[in-house]
Amino acid sequence: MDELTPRQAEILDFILRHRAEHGAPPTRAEIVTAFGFRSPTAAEDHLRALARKGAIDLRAGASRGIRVLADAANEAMQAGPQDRIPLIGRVAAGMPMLATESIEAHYKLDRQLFHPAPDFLLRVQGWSMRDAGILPGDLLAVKRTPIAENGQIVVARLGEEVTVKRFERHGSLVRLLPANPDFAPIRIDLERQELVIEGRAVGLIRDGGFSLA
Amino acid sequence: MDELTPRQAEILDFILRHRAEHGAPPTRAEIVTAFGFRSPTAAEDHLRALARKGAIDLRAGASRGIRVLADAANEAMQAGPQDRIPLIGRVAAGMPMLATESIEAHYKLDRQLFHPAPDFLLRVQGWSMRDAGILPGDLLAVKRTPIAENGQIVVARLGEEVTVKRFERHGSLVRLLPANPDFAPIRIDLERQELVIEGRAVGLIRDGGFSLA
DNA sequence: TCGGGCACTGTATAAAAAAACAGTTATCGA
DNA sequence: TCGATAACTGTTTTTTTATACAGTGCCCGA
Repeated sequence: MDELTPRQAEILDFILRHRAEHGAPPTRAEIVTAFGFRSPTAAEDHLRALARKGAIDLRAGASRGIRVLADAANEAMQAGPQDRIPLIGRVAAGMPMLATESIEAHYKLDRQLFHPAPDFLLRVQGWSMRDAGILPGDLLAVKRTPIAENGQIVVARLGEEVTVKRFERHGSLVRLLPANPDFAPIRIDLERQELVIEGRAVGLIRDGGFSLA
Repeated sequence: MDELTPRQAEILDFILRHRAEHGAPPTRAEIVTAFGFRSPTAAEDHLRALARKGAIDLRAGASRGIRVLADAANEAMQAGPQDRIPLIGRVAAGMPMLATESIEAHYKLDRQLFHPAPDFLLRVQGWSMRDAGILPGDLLAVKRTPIAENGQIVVARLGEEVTVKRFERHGSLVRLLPANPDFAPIRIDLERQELVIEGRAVGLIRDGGFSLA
């Protein structure tokens, strides 16, 4: 979609608000009234511009034949916070996981797909969890929780590093186990080193046809 | 909202589908065409009945002045077919993949999460694709397509069996390769045996904390 | 300085759409 | 068996709506 002028964005916003309120898009005449124009052509011109830029679709001949295209609607609305789950990109040192700066994108999906419901997605790097079916590029669905049970796969932070591993604790000794014999387990003594559990893996999403695996 | 007759529910459903497809509710004439009526009054009467029962709101004088009230929309839609992706359960012999009988559930998720957009989800059985990170219980996102390129992971049907394997073809000889040394490749000569490619794997969803892997 | 996009005015008209009026047939409960 | 509701046909009228045509003024980049 091409960039809209401020005026065009106002028109698009009005169309969305009208549709939300009345269940149907406005007519040219209704746009004219709302903006105080004195000519239907003003509205017509704006609609043509919006259609040309790919924000809407005009159905010739049909009354209220304005279809707001999906991405235009998304950009205009910051969209409901519900049902949108953030994808965490590079996690800056010392910064909380869900800091706005770290959020790379938002994906719309049903959190109920996973149990328990995840709080964010994390892109997997490296092959260390290969044998658990967790591959580089996968999106790991993570439930925020500071505690973990033995055997669970956790997102842990060790200093500046964020890592995904299987969790195992005996007393104050924690082992973060990879699922790949080519990688070595990480041992931490909680009395000497700090370990932050950022959350627990509750699911996984992979985009890709696997054709290069 | 009062109880709707089956016919009235059909009309309401059409209004919702029309709105989803065209961005605006239908006119009386469009309802007439869709249902094969010979008089606009048939549509008018239905709309009046729906309004009286509280399913919709009619704006007098306005074209397409039909507002579907929130609870009516919820009851009528098992939610719009859009954004909902079917999960295929046991696939009956000889039945098309997307037959209503095979659909076990619908999940709400953004198809744009995967590229290309998938048509359905399939629950993975067995460990034969383990080394491709595809584990039993995973939901495989599948794009319907009858053709496959070498190296792609496909959903294929061999007689009554549906299987997920990596595709490789040379001439009329097809090999369906597992991603696990414990399983043997399947060889098919297209001139002797029939092979139906149901689709191509475009993504994967896993629900579970991996705690038992 | 020329053309194009932007943001409008003003007028006109054909087509689309709502909505009224007058009926028919059938079902169902009081 | 009466009246209400449902589900329609057929016709007409008025209003709404889209859309074409002819302009104006402004700004911007080539």
